[in-house]
Amino acid sequence: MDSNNHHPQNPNPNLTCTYHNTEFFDTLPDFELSDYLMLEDGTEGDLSSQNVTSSDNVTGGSVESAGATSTNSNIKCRTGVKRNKPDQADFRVAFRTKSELEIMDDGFKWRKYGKKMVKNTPYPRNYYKCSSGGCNVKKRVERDREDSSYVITTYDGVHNHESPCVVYYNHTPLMVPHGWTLQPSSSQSSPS
DNA sequence: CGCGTTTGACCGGCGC
DNA sequence: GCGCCGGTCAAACGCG
Repeated sequence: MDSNNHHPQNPNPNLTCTYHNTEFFDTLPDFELSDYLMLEDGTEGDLSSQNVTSSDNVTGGSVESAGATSTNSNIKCRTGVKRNKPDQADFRVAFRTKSELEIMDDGFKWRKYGKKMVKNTPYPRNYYKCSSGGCNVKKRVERDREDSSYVITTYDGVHNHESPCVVYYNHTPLMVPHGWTLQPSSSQSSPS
């Protein structure tokens, strides 16, 4: 990887991301993130306008994601819970990020295990696994076919370990092992 | 030499 | 039942 240059400080004073557990998502019983990310005809085009829970707050907060050296990355966070098979993680979160780079280093170490061309999308989808032993968190990275300047990163599962390099947003660890809740700051950093 | 990436093959789920 | 498609595996390869 070429993007292990982590940012020790808060890379984005305009964005507060606080992660708790999935209780947050229980308030969104009908919100299936995967549905939103499913690039279906006539729906994916509304991605930006349908960013119901967080986009209004998050969008506009330019973020230089850890490792992503893009100087103008506008991140749009889509969060939700996906009920999977019992033996699978029941947690899924996705970010739609405006970036030229597909590599979104979030502080964890990922190993690429697959690449696939998906239907109706001119761009390949890349599959990554957390390379930490015992951690079976996966993520998919693909370009938004509607706007190739956006990268959609989907995380499956929850890390069972601390990040090798915890990224802090407003004094709050970006990655917490037991689930995330997104609390974007709409205007400025407002430490509690 | 070890680790990560690449890539074609394989498998399972789902829709018709 | 069959075919399509998304997801995963694993061997080969490349790089540090």
